[in-house]
Amino acid sequence: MNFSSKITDWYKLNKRDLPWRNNPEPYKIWLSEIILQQTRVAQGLPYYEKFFAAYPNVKSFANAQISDILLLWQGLGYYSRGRNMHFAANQVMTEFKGIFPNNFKDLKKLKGVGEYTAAAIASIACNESVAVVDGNVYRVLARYFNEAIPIDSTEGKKIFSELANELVPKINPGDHNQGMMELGALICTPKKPDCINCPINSSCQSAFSASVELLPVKSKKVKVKERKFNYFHLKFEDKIIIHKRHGKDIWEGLHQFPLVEGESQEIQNELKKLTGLNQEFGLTKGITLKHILTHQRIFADFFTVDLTTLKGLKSEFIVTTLEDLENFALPKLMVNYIESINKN
DNA sequence: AAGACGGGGCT
DNA sequence: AGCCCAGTCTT
Repeated sequence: MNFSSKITDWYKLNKRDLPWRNNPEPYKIWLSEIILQQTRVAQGLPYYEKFFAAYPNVKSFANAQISDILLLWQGLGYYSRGRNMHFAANQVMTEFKGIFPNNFKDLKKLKGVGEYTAAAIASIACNESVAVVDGNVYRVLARYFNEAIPIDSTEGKKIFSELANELVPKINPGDHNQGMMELGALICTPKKPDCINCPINSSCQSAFSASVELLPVKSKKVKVKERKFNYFHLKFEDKIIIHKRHGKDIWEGLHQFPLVEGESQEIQNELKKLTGLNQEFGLTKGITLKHILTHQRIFADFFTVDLTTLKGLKSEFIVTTLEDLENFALPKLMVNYIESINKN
């Protein structure tokens, strides 16, 4: 039996029952694949359910407000995915007359759809014979061929893409691709792979060996930046103040308390300058939260302030209430703070 | 080619 | 603490 048959047969017997796997169509696969980028199935699954219920087709997604999309996306991370999906849905409506693209070449024109996602949609929903190469596939191939070239190098990406495309069959490419990924997720795991139950262990170059956990090889190390945030929980009667983040930084489009970044000695003045409020603030130091991101470690001090007036408040700030915050997309750090004060 | 972009789970 | 996850875009 050839490689692809082993993968596909194993997949049919062992695949997980996931909602986008019955009646695959481009829109559903697109939605699931974007959500699952750099995201485990267990984490992404409830988001897929929420989004598919709210937006059952590309037209409803295109007509949605970006604020509502980000609100649904809250807590999933990499929020540019949600913004790009909104843009892409409108591309489908205008550039493709409302019909979701059904081939690799056109799919790649959509914002947020790269090599991997275009191949996934094309093969799973459109039966096009093109290989997906995600983190799972890198791992399966690196081990199967005992290939130690770094997967995050330009040459490595090329090598693994060529290997993957030599293996993908003309018939049922979607089952083959999903089988490769499912194998990586369930059997050929990063730690302690289950070689004994692997359908391709007889021809795998590193099965059962000490080298298997050393593959695949990555060359780059992530650099972690430390940041200090001073957040101000401003209170006026039952009102609080937030604003929307923008610019090239984390959490673009999400809302937060007024923020002064850095180890400021002049917090009072910084806060006046930031908000336009001109009064003496009675600052009370509240809790400190540490928030870990892939590239950043954020130490956030939260201060509470009782305001005597909102006079002078700059227009970019939104006056709302703690209860009404559920209608704004918030970074997890803000959510963690709200949870912590509600407990006490 | 390198850096930026979240959050969660597992070791 | 470190690594990884159905990656893509920007610089």
